[in-house]
Amino acid sequence: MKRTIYTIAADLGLSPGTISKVLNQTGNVSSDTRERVLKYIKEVGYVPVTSARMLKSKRSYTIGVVFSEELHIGLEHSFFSSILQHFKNYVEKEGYELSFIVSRLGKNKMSYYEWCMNKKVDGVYIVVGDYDDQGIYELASMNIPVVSTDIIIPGIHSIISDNVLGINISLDYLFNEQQVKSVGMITGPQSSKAFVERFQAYKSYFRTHHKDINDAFIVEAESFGFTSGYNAVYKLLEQTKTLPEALLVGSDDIALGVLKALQEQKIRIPEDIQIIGFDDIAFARHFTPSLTTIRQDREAIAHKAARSLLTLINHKSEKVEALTLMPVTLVKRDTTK
Amino acid sequence: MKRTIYTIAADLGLSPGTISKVLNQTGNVSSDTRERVLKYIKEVGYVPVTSARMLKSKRSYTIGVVFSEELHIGLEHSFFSSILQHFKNYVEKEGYELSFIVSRLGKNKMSYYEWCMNKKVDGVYIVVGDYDDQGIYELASMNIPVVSTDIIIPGIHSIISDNVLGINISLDYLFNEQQVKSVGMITGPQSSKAFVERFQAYKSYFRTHHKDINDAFIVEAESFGFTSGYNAVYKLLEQTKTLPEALLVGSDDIALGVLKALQEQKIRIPEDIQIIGFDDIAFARHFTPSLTTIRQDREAIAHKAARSLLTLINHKSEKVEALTLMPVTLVKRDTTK
DNA sequence: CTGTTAGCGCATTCAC
DNA sequence: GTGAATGCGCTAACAG
Repeated sequence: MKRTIYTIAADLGLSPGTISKVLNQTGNVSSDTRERVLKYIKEVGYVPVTSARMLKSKRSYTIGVVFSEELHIGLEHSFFSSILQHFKNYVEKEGYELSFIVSRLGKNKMSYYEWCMNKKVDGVYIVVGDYDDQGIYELASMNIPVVSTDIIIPGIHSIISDNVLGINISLDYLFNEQQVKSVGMITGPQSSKAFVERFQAYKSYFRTHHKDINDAFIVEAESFGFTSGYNAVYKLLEQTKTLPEALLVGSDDIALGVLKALQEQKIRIPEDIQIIGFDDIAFARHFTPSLTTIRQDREAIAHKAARSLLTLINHKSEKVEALTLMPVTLVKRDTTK
Repeated sequence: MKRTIYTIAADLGLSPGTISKVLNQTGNVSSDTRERVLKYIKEVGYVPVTSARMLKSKRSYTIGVVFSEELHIGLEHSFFSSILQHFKNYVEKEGYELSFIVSRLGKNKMSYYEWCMNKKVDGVYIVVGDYDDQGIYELASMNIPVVSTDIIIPGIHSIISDNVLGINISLDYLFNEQQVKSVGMITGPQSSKAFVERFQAYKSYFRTHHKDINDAFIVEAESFGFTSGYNAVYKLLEQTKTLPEALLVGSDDIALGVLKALQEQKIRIPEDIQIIGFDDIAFARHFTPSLTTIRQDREAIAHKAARSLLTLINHKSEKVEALTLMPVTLVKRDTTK
């Protein structure tokens, strides 16, 4: 049977308005009737129709998700999927659903902002964004709660791992504990902010510690994946005859490709060269040799993002710090001594 | 500026009903005014508010997605995420959005069916389902279009890879081309239909070809992941002193764990033992040695599922074949000779 | 504390 | 081929 607040109001001898009130925990209802309504609702399994509620209240209990596909990073990308999954779990507990923001739907195109208006999303979560994507800036300038975990945009609260800390930990470990003399770096494409930060941190560490940077020990991978790491090694080999004693790699995905190429060249890890990655993806542990890496706490990032966004949604006025740096840790495995 | 069909009707000196008609391609409108409306709409970037449309029309242009979390298979699982991504791309082109079906949202619980009613989804796509999940059977029995790509439920159109074919191809290759004498199997947990099918196919191949099955060569992995494959090898080693010449593994995730354990035991691949996996996940190619495996065409599966579901949605009466078997292929790499 | 009422923005009869 | 009226199910403001 089809139920509306009218039918259940009739069944209980109440008025629809009262039912609405207990549903929304607004207005005054005697705890007596509230109990009665709640009990009956549970009994018959009534759930309010979302669209009607949205139409009236301007709220949708839905969070729009930007998961950029420009970069060809789809849901397959385990790092971001994992963050999204944790985020989803968290907000669902608070009664929010997720909806992917798309700019083309069938025939009509619309901006992110238009989409948000039409779906009446309560907030937006940018999981993976593209700096060239104008839609994001437009979003940031409108009065709608937004958080991001990948890119930093003025006006948007971002939660990102402390890249500088990660690089510093790695370098300290290599230079001080391992007494390594030289450390090169294979960075990811500098179109991505995270890779830029990590590379900058690497350079400024050398500067601060009065060490010389050997440009021959530095390679920028052409892309994000395994293959680009693999190729980067051959580029490195062209640049220098003698390898550095250790190598920092911009991401685990790339690092695993690096390992493969190194093994192919019969270069022993960690004896001849030590490797430290970044991210701690699932496979980092499984690869042979298992990868020493900087671990990003995906769950902590996702939950922090969720909490911040919900705060913004519920107290629009309240300022949430514009940038939250999440701590990272060094996970020592077999690619370092 | 806020636009509704009323404002644009006023702007054009028409009535809201007319606007609605051209938007929905229903009723009679002179091609002249239709053009005019369409042009103006594009110009000002108007898009109808979803919730209002849903409320009245009973359609949402939304597809509910069941992505079971009971099995702890989240979005991180690359195989299913990949299928979902392809599915998403396809249906978005046709103007549909995705929405995850959840059974608990904040405080209130609801069945899949209730959720579908409230969101007024046009159809449901079961990416990963659990046979113990009663909600799925309820869905199947209701009059709502459903397709699945993981499990087979009476009344639901399923698109799945031809597991039997995959196993037969593998075994033919091993026995005939490689002239192998014995083939063992490490299967996945038999709670999953796909693993059951693959294991059954293995057994019936032996039966049909009058070969004896050596039970000592068979191990059921305890779970879906890398680690369970790793452990399975040690279980196998306990069961038999002499290994089979080849091993079929229920999935690539498990197979990679198998490789790791084998390498650890200094068992040479493919010299001492050949391995064939199933799925062809991204890492199968990257692992050392790269994994020979049965490739499932994820994109083809997703697109077929999308097409079938859209057909069901648009022609509810039309019967779509209840089960579609998708072809698989053997990808030869370094774990076979 | 509870009931009544007026829209929210659109789709769908009907008349015209 | 076009336009006015009605209602989808709910919320919010107000009246009782």
